[in-house]
Amino acid sequence: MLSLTEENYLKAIYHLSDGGSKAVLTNALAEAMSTKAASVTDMIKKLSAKEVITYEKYYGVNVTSKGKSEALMVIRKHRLWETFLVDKLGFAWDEVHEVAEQLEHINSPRLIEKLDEFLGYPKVDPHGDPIPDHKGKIKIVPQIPLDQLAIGYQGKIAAVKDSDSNLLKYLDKIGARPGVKIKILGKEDYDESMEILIDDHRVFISKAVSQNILVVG
Amino acid sequence: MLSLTEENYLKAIYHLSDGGSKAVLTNALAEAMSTKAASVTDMIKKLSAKEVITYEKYYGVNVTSKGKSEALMVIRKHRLWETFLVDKLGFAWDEVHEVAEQLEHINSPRLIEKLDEFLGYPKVDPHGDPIPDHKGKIKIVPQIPLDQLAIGYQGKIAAVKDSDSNLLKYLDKIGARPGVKIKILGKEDYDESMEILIDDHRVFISKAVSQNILVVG
DNA sequence: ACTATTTTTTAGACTAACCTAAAAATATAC
DNA sequence: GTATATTTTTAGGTTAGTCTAAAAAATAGT
Ligand SMILES: [Mn+2]
Ligand SMILES: [Mn+2]
Ligand SMILES: [Mn+2]
Ligand SMILES: [Mn+2]
Repeated sequence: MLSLTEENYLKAIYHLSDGGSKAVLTNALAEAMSTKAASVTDMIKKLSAKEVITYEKYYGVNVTSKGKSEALMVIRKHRLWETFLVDKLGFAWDEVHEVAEQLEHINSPRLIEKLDEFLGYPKVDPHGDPIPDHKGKIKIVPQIPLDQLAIGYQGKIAAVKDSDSNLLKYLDKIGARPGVKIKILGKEDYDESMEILIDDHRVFISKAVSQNILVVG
Repeated sequence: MLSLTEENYLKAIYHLSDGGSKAVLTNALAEAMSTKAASVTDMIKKLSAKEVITYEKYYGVNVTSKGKSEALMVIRKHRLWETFLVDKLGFAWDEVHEVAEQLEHINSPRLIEKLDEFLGYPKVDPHGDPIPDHKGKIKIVPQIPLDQLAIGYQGKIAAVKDSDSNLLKYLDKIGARPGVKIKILGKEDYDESMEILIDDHRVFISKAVSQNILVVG
């Protein structure tokens, strides 16, 4: 049994560790949780006592396999609720993250299975992020931020970062949605801004934007 | 801004005061909240500081008009979520109360308006309880517990008490649902058990059951 | 290798929500 | 109207989660 706060810490650790593949440092977690390092140290002791992370003093924390599956369940709930809000209630994709941050903590296995069924077992959420199944299994497709690719790249938008509402509104305006074709036409060395083709439509974007567009090769 | 715990206390006060029409005593509230009188005294000081109740030492609390509208919003959310769970997700009516106790604390005015629209602006929840509208207005139809009526009474089931899952399963089995015709055929003085007609179907029920069936005249 | 800087942990304190035990106020009984 | 019983409040303490300031460990610079 994790408290709401513990669930939020665990989820942040899971994301910062890239799905459990590397250690997370105290300050990085403090930054992500908008709190102080001292509070983080307190919390990681608790999470470590509950065996969802391992903790080596001064060297950061690692997620255990128990921790991974608990984090994935919270992520599953978050993404299913986002899908519900967009597909069924008509929310825009920039309006759902904050509400899903609350809904992801509702504790009812039956509710989440019924919701999944009601939504038709969606594979990705409105931002293109994969939804873990009821066993916590998640299809990881390697996603590359657009700013790391060169002129001539051609592919499809897989997902976009979902926590900044203004970014999402802008991406929506230029038509940058998951599944849409994309091509890099030009790249400026000085500021890494780009000229791209989105669904056969020319757009100039800064690095601040290209960083948040994730594509598949 | 009320905390989750404060919302639960306020809702309990609202119900115990019959919608704000009488004072609520400390012990009654402690009983309802499954807590101790000392904890209640602490909490009512906080609620009183937030001006959702008035508090006179040793004489109980009363809900203010601000408190009433806040309580009604929580009740609105509770009943809309119950309706969602039954109508859209296929829950049975005895399975929804506990989940709605969690969902009623999700804070997003837009969510609740969209949900109301999605459900087609329902007037009552699955148990027959009226759903306050977005302004907190609620249609109060005087409801009488069946055990308070005499032989010969004839009318319609308005609502049933919703927090006991076993009661609801039983009521469902005998066909006692909101909207169904009901008639009292006989009543035993000794234990106040009854023979009734539910939708032209004869059933014997104890007082424990008839207390929880609410009818309109 | 030693000092300076950065990172992390510890120490001590605060608030919300809860508890038990004791004191105070109110209600009841004769 | 005084004594007893009941109800409510106060006093003091606990846990979860947070904070600031100080101490300790690790890292970097020369
Ligand atoms: Mn999100
Ligand atoms: Mn998302
Ligand atoms: Mn209910
Ligand atoms: Mn109900």
